[in-house]
Amino acid sequence: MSPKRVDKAARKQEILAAAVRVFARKGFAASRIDDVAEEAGIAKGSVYLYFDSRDALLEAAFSQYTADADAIVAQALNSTDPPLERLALLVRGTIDVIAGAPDLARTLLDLWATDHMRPAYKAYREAVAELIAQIRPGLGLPHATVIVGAIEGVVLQWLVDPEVPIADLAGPVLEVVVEGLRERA
Amino acid sequence: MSPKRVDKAARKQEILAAAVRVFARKGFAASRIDDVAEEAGIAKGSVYLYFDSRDALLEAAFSQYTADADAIVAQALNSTDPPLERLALLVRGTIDVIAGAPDLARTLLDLWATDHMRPAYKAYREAVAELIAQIRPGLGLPHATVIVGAIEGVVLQWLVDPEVPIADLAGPVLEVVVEGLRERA
Amino acid sequence: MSPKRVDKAARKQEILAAAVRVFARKGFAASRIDDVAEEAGIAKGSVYLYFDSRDALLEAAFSQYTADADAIVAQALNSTDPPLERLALLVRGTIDVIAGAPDLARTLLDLWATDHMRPAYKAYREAVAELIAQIRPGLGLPHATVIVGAIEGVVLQWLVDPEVPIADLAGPVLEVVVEGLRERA
Amino acid sequence: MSPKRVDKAARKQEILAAAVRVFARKGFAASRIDDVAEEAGIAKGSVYLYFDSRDALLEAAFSQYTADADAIVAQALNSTDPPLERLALLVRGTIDVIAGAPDLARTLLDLWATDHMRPAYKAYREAVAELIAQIRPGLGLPHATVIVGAIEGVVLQWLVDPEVPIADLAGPVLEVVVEGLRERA
DNA sequence: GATGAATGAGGATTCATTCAT
DNA sequence: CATGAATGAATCCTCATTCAT
Repeated sequence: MSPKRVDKAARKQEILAAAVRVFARKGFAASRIDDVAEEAGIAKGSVYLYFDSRDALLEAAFSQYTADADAIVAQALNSTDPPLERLALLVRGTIDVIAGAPDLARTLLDLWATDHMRPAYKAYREAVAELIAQIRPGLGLPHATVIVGAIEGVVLQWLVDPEVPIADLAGPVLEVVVEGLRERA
Repeated sequence: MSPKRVDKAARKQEILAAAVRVFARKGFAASRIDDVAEEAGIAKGSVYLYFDSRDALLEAAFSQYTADADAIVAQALNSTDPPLERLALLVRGTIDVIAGAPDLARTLLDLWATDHMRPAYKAYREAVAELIAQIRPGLGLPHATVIVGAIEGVVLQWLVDPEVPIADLAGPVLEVVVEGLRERA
Repeated sequence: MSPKRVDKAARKQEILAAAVRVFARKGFAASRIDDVAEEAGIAKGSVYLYFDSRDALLEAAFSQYTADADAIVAQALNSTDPPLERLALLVRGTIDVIAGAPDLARTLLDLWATDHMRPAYKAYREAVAELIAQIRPGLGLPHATVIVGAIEGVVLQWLVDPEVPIADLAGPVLEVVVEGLRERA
Repeated sequence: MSPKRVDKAARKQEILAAAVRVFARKGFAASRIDDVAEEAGIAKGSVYLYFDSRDALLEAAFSQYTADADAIVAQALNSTDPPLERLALLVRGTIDVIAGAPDLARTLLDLWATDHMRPAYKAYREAVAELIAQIRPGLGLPHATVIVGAIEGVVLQWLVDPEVPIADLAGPVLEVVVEGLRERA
């Protein structure tokens, strides 16, 4: 009858955060429910009070990631700043978000192996294509793919090698990309 | 002395190729030794006559991949062409190799989650840094990271979404990158 | 001293009734404490305030069943009616009780798999044997087993297939059995 | 390359027989795959080389049981003997088969709780109804249900209490049933 | 060499029971 | 009394690896 002390949603977040830490450390394939439970400081069975299955945990981690990423794209897309400004916003935003949540970013390695990112990247490319078309006619999806590639490729290298200074790379990405797209004489 | 029906090395290659096809289809985590054996048309136990373990198969797939990739880097690095030429060679070569072996490329998704690519990408970046330093002083590792990122990021998008026209993207990558690095007024 | 809102014993009965409904629906093996609690409209933990364990619930359901059944046998046994009359009473009584409590009857399927019915059936047979010995010398336990079998076998068929019209079968059972035991010329 | 020594089908039968023994001893619900494996003298995992799941094992046991039972019914049904003769055949056949395979019979307790016996008993009743209709007009499904009930009810009692002399009860069943169906003056 | 049956450790999931609130 | 979150033992099933033939 007494109101339960634990906030279900909060506890679910705790477990998810623990799971993300574990996934970041060992990758999803090597992560055991036991590991997640231990990281969260609870019993194995308790994980199942909040998530239906091991896969559901990965799904949730993915959702969290893509929600963040989508927000960045939406923000840049909906801004009224000039195109180059918005491109910069997109690049910096994406890299900042990723660099700011390294554990979550690490799940990207598993996320890429699923179908989850396909629509996200597609939307990402299309948004960028729309942006750069305003910079110079003739720019479109191919160049958008290169830009998205530069961003994600830099992230990829950082995931592969933590010594890559991800936080410092938004600038160089923009330099190359902005110059690369500049109106030719 | 009469050679056995099959050549050991050739049989090993067949199995590895079969494994790569399976890995490409389902990812390494979901690939069973049984699947590989069936794909290779041999019995499960026979796989162990050629590979010590399931992981050894992945290792071998990785080695095959990195050997190809290293050759490209080495070739571009050792060429006597002018720097921009060599950069173009690097970009086109990498993309061509990857696009030409989609199954092998798909193992990249698993390869990235290991430590295997760390030294490869490091060497790659350094080679590119050396190249671009010859194009314009002031260009170095950060910009090299962006260039490698653009290449690998384009590949990544293709792995995530096969509709991305990887084969057509060497051009756009070069356009952006070459312009992006051009001497500023 | 003021009686609590609910009467302990009444609440226990409610839970038991809920349990019997659940057992009837899914069988004991597939019935979860959660199911029983939900059916009873209480929390899972509360079941344990009234029953020591899951098995205790089954025990209680069994006791309820056998109590009813025993009463029938005792009644027929203690009656002063002529033997054939009492036999009819037994047959009709048993079938009526069972047909009147289908959910409880369904627990028979689980009850049979335990040792609980052994003494009950033994007593049942012996009572019937005593009855029929008064009808005709030479009749005894074997024929009693057949009679009990006919009754329980009809019930069994109804449990297996609800379309079997259990309520209409006391008559046919008696016809066969009474004729079957009749004094031969 | 050498032909395997083990006969897959034979091994499957061994495991099934072991499973049936275990089921007979503890009932299906309480039977573990480990128990079956141990009874069969093999490793747990090996059970899965021959049966897809624990349930498949029960299915197989059921099939074996119903196949035997169906054969009896078919035999009695297809015989050209006079009706009473065929009824006797049915009763004796059923009881002999069951008494001859006590372990398998014990699975009846679990079988009844499934839907598997519904069509079998229905067919059984209809076959008997057809038979007895030839004995005396007016006899039909209700009396057939009683007869099948007597047979199965006798078996039930034996399953509940092994001291019930099942093998000796075909006679009494027939006596009661045959007399019970006799033409009335 | 080749086979594929056998093994058994490993890990996901379930659920009866407990107990702090 | 009632609750329902937490527990962790129990058990199914998978599959890499071994090895007798």
